[in-house]
Amino acid sequence: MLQETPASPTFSPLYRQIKSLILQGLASGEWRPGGAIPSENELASRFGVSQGTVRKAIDEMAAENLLVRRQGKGTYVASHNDDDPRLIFRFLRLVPENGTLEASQSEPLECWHAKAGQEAARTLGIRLAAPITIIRRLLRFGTKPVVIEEIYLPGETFSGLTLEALQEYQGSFYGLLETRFGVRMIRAEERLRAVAADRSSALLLNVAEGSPLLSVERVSFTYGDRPVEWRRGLYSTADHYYQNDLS
Amino acid sequence: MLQETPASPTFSPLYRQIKSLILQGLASGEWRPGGAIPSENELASRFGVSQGTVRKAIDEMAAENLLVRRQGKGTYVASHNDDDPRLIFRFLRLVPENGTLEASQSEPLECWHAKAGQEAARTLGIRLAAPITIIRRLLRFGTKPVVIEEIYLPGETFSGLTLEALQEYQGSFYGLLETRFGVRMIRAEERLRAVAADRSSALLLNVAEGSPLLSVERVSFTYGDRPVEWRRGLYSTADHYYQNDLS
DNA sequence: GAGTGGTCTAGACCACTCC
DNA sequence: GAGTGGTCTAGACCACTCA
Repeated sequence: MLQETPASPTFSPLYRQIKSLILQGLASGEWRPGGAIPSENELASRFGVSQGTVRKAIDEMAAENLLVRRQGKGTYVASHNDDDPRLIFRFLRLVPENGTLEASQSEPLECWHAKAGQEAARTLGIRLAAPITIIRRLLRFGTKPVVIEEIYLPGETFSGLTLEALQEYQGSFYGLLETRFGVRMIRAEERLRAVAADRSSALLLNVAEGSPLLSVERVSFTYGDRPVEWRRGLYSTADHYYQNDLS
Repeated sequence: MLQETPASPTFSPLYRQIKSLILQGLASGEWRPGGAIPSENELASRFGVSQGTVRKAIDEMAAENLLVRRQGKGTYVASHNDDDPRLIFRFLRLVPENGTLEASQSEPLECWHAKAGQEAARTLGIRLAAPITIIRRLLRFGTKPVVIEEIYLPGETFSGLTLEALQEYQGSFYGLLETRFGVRMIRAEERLRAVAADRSSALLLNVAEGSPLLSVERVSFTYGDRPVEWRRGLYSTADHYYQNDLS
């Protein structure tokens, strides 16, 4: 069942094979975000390996924020609906200059459906003119508008998403995608540039036209490195900054 | 020798105590960047624990990029003079728009000595008016000037640093600080903002005055979370972008 | 062949959670 | 008390490096 020949070109150690089996369970939806996976002992006997081997597989997945261990309780599938304060700012790196740690509020402006252009199709790995859903929204810290962004989603994966659903959902955007569509974002790549504010963005962000804004372009991936979100944002960095830790 | 009482307020597991002992060896300079530390077996018998416990300590430190394991050879202190391609871009996240992966070249412009003002003193954790060294330099990708930055260093830690030394050294700036002063940067915090180019920066970067630039402010830390570098840079993001991975 | 890190196992005991 | 993850040990064998 499990491959056992070392030195073969596709060889990987047992615990990595276990890891990829667990990953399959996550990707297939067998275990849902926020739910528990079987105990280490059960997985060990199910896969016919020792508990230590399962443990090493889970160790790596916990380090990658795919699983969360809770001593005495079990191991859980990580979720954007958890309110672990360390993980909430993982995907929003904007911090107020005067550290009053106000929570950010999302204000969805529009949500419409369209056909993928070249750039969207290439980025999301879908075919040209495939259906996509586009969302425009504004983020505020307190009352100040700070971020304006457009979010592009593949329509087939997220069909039926409406402005009302966005406005009603209590919790983060990624939390909504998880509970409503069973798609969990596990990783993202961002590209940052400095750009000049165009007229409409300047109006929304309450800054002068032409003033410098931080452009943040993001591609997010779900299990199996499948791209499922493309996002372009403009951040006003007069009273906030983008924080990044290099390590 | 090693503390053994669980449930005591300062309790930490054995492998963490081993980890902090190894950390002491790194911080004290007992084992230098690029050099090998003792083998797992030797550390185990030296500290009176099993090899597995040492292994777990080293595992964590390797994950934090403090140590590098080399199968069959030994475990080495990570160094900025290694030319591991994965680690070179760890502290310079700027990527050319058209992925031609040109190496960046540093051109030191000035290096002078001064007294710490309020902000520098607070950031670097030194007293007001303590000696500091300030470096101005320009980074080019190919022939294009892309980054202009000022680097503030505590003078007592890095005394005797000159413009000539900067110009002569083959290798990265952090590599120089390591070999010349034995100080290794292990972590940094960056704050990004969009700003308008002032006259002198615009000239150096060959952009129009007032055009948007990416402002990157960095504080770097050595062992024990001691801040030892403060850096302010302006990045031209017309042909390059700042890449960040969220995970 | 000796020495190093890498994998895998089996078993013991501890700490935490929940019933 | 039963079940879970967390720590620690001891030993076996493998893969890699270097002399």
